[in-house]
Amino acid sequence: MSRLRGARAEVVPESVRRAGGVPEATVGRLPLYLRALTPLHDQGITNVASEELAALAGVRSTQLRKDLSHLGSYGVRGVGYDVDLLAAQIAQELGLTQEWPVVIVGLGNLGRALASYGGFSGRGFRIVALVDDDPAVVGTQVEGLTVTTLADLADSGPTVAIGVIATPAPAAQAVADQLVAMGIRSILNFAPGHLTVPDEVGVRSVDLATELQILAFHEQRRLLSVSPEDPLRGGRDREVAG
Amino acid sequence: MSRLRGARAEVVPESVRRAGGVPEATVGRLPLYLRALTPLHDQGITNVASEELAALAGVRSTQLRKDLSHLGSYGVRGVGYDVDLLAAQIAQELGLTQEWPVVIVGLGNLGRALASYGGFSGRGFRIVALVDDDPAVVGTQVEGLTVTTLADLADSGPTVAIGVIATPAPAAQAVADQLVAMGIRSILNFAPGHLTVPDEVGVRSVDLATELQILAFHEQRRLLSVSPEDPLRGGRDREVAG
DNA sequence: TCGACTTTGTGCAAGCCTTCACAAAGTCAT
DNA sequence: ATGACTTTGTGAAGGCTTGCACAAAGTCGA
Ligand SMILES: NC(=O)c1ccc[n+]([C@@H]2O[C@H](COP(=O)([O-])OP(=O)(O)OC[C@H]3O[C@@H](n4cnc5c(N)ncnc54)[C@H](O)[C@@H]3O)[C@@H](O)[C@H]2O)c1
Ligand SMILES: NC(=O)c1ccc[n+]([C@@H]2O[C@H](COP(=O)([O-])OP(=O)(O)OC[C@H]3O[C@@H](n4cnc5c(N)ncnc54)[C@H](O)[C@@H]3O)[C@@H](O)[C@H]2O)c1
Repeated sequence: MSRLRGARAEVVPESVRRAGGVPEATVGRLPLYLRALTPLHDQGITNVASEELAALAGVRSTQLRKDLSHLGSYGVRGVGYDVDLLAAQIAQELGLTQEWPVVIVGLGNLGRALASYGGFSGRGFRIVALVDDDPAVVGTQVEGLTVTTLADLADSGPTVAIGVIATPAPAAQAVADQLVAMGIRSILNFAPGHLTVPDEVGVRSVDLATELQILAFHEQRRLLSVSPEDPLRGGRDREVAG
Repeated sequence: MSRLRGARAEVVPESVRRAGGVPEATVGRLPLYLRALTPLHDQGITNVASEELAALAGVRSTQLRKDLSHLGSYGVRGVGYDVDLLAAQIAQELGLTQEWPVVIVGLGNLGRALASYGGFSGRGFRIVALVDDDPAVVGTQVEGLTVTTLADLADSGPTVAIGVIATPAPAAQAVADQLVAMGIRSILNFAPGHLTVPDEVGVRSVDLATELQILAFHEQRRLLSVSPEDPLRGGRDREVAG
């Protein structure tokens, strides 16, 4: 019902430049909706209203509807959305109709946790290779996979679409360069620091310290406006007003 | 599940936006600048221009200058920014002049990796407590700390400012409720799913699957070879951000 | 001291994103 | 079949964020 967006000679000047007509902000929320739909499906619930789904996803219902409107009209007025249909539509939009092969580079504390994490399969991803450069680790078995080197992966390993970097920060850029060189164009980086990659490569970085520091900023703001003298006071002896 | 609640929960409550005159978008980038400044300091570099620092942080120089202008004028025209002074100013803005005590709840694969992660100290945070509810884990020593229960922490543990949730998803909401009940108002959640908390509590969620799915979206777009009239919005080396 | 050069800080404009308000389109009881 | 009710889909408004252009303010060499 709104697929003609690009054809309409209306005012819509540059907004058509969005990938597939879906705003980036919306793309970032589609996974949340999909995540909220799964338990509904598992409970056998077949229909859900935007108000309820929005609450489950942690957004406002108007935003949910606006987001979904970019995918097309899959809701029924007066009723809501078919859970399975909507999940399928979002999955298709996100490209989850296939399983994306993933490689984890760096099998230290974090890399091993990621490797043993069950949240990949069933969500559109499968770990097909594990890489490290420590001779003591290469060749060992982890979660049913034999750890290899990046060179081996490039040379004789399985095709990989997404690379996850879990090496120390100083090695991250070099690893990214090698992943790009072997054709990988999507990278999820857990090492702190900015990765420089060609334009056509997508990078998302998750930095624990960054997240904590953002929390700290708000925590400080909150505390400064209440008890400027003793910031860390107010543990167990204070009831949080609400 | 207590998904019916008076208080709404936002990742960053709308009411907190632009706290202290600093836009939320800027707050999210300050940690990146701080992260980029650290290696400069370690190399003994005392001065840096916005152009250079922006490149290290992965943003545009105009954006960097605009962001810093919200903190005040700490640069010198024609010269640049004093590395140490700027780092100190950002650290102060983020509330990192003190060490924030952190508790990790859930000592499975991820929780243990986090506990053994050295990136906390020196960045403004210190792990002061480890919590699990598995009797086989409670009482054991991990990284020099004795694992306790949430009840023990609330009852006789150290004061904690920030809670990190690394439990399975089904337990996350209950854990969050208990953390909030004991006065914690900043939560970093690694379990997939939305947490409902009172308005005055700050929550940031990191979901591996969400990150991968956003990457998958762009990967698919790339492979579908771009819509006819949409010549790949390339441009700069941007992180696929949301 | 002066002039050329460099780089910061910022008003302004444009673009995105979110929220509002409401017509459209369906269900349901009678 | 009808009217009351529910809920979606969307134009428009408002707010936030980004990027541009340029004045301001400093350094440096002569
Ligand atoms: N541990 C955590 O909880 C945690 C949390 C957030 C971020 N991080 C970040 O994730 C990264 C990994 O953390 P960690 O605690 O697992 O570190 P770690 O030192 O335990 O493991 C790093 C692994 O990477 C391997 N490695 C090093 N250079 C490599 C290279 N060039 N190619 C392939 N493998 C290489 C090492 O052999 C090692 O096995 C770090 O950048 C860290 O800052 C870790
Ligand atoms: N492992 C990963 O790499 C990874 C990556 C991303 C996200 N996650 C998420 O992080 C969470 C933890 O993952 P994991 O692999 O470490 O799981 P895990 O099962 O290995 O560990 C979970 C731990 O939490 C403890 N726990 C359960 N309920 C608890 C409660 N009510 N109070 C205190 N402790 C409790 C369990 O005893 C266990 O030790 C999950 O939600 C997972 O989806 C994990």
